[in-house]
Amino acid sequence: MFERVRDVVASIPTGKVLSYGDVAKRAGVSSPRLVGRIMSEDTADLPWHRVLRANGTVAEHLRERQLEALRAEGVLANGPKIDMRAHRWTT
DNA sequence: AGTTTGACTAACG
DNA sequence: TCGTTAGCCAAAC
Repeated sequence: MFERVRDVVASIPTGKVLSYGDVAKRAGVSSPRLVGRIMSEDTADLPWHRVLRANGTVAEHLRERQLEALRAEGVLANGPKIDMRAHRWTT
C-alpha cells in the first residue's frame, strides 16, 4: 500500500498539489494519517512538497522547505499558506 | 497486548 | 478565522 501512495505522489504534475486526504483517496488508503506517516519514513524520490494539508498549511518543521520547493515550482504562497483552490490537482 | 504519537481531516463553537 | 474534539491507521514503546 505504501507503493500505492508513493505512486500517487510521484504522479503529481509540477505546479500542482494535493492534500493528504486527496492522496489517501487516490491511493485507496483508509486514512490520510497513513500518507503522512509513510512519507515521514520514506520520501526518498517523492515530491513530498506537493502534498499539503487540506487547509493549505503545512507542519512547522517542514513549512520552510515546503514553501521554498513549491515556490520553485511556481506554486507561490500568499503568505504561510498555499492557495489550494488554485493549485489543487484535479483531473 | 495496550498506549502513545504523527508530514491529517471534518465538524463545532 | 482560530482552537478543540473525535475519528482514523500503522509503527514504536
